[in-house]
Amino acid sequence: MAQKPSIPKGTRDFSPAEVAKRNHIISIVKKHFERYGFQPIETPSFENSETLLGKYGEEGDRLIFKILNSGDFISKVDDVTYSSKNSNSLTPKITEKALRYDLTVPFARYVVMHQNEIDFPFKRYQIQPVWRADRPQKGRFREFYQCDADVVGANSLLQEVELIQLYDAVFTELGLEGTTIKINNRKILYGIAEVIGAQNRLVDFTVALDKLDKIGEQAVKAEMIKKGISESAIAKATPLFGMVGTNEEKLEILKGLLSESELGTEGVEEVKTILTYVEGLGLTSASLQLDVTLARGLNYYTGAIFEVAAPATVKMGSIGGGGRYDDLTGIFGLKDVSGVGISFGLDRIYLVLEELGLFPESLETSLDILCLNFGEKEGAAALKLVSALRSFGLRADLYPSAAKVQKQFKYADKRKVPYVILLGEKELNAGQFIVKDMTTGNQEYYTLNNPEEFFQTL
RNA sequence: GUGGUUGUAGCUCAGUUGGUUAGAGCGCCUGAUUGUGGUUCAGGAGGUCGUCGGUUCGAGACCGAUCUUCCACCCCA
Repeated sequence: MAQKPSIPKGTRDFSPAEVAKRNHIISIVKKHFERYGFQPIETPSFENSETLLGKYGEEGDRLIFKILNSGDFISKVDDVTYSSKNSNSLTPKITEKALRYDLTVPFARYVVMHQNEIDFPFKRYQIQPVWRADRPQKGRFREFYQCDADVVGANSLLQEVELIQLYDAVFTELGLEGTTIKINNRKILYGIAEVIGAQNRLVDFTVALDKLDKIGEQAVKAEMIKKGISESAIAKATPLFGMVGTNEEKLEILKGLLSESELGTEGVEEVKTILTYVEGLGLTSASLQLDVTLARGLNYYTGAIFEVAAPATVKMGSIGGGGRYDDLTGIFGLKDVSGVGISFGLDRIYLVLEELGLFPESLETSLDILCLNFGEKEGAAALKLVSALRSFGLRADLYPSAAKVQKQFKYADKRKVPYVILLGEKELNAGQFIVKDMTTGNQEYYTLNNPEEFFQTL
């Protein structure tokens, strides 16, 4: 090797052990998605630029990976644009495709394109990588997996209730105790902005409010002033900052505060309904918490907003999020289709489970039985034995060459194989094979004609 | 995108004010042990010190650029 190879910033290789752990999470997520009636779809890793651009705000556009056109693309650019050296005007002329930034927008595109084939309400799930040209940090990558479940064509708040249950079911089976599902409603945020007279600064207001638990009341107020929100408006919003207590108590405060806002009152009612349902059904490992400061950046949410926080002992950003969007397909020309969905952050959940030691030990075993190789004749017999074991559903393998027994044992040890089979000349002549239990060191004889006898002992 | 931080063997890290041949632990390979792993003992391999350039008689160390890591913003899974 002339020079050491490398991979791009924010990307990762996954070893067999890491893939096993990732698959463990994926299989549980998938199982519960299907249990709740979701069907899988997949979409291309790249879309036409116009499908993605403008859907995530200005910041989002900057983070979208653009794909250079094929062929002699630069000669097709007019001289004025070319010599302007302006990226913003040049980029659209030399890139027509872009890597997907999330799974929700491609899904909306999918729904619109296939609206005549889809049976509504449509519940789909999707587990695929997405790409963002972000600066990497812990738990932040430029290529990462999202696991999304969305329902479109169903307005009922029961969907929100089910999605909360789904979160709880997945985290429970992963063994992750103490997650907090935070819930809020865009209508409440709008109502607050309306009541305090800052509806034209809704986004700035919510983005600042979202930082409350991170930077504190004073800093949030300072940011609001900087964004042009009046002091009198902020003063009216002050009750929000110190809002503590149970979900019911918070709802009462909000109800009073938003009594003059029709939309705000609607939002309060929606949250109340969802909370009541969930309370009736109960959650196993997660707790549901109303959090008025929860804003989430994505602008397309119109109703409920969710975010899942890892257990407080782990320092990690949100491990999931979602919400209701009433008009996502509208941007692609299909009006009046309401959607609601949630997303699991696979890579972050992985880091949390790793930190808490919650991956099952059984994932370390990638092979149940290794049969040692003692030579040509013995190997042939061993191959037959291995085939029989495989037919029982065991993960069995024959060491490929008649290397030193010591070396073969060492290999078995490294691979954490629980059983090793010895089938040498002696055993072959006696029609037997030896099974060594690698944890206890015990060895047992079995007959070659009846490998099932060994299988029954497992 | 802004500001900072990091990079020495496969891994975790030492390396003094710039000065001979860059070290340790773990791991790896070989042997003790030609049919028994995890323990032990002996020996061995492996580094153009992230990369490129500069300062200097001399650079792992100083300077610049670049890539990478992590962190705080921005934003977000």
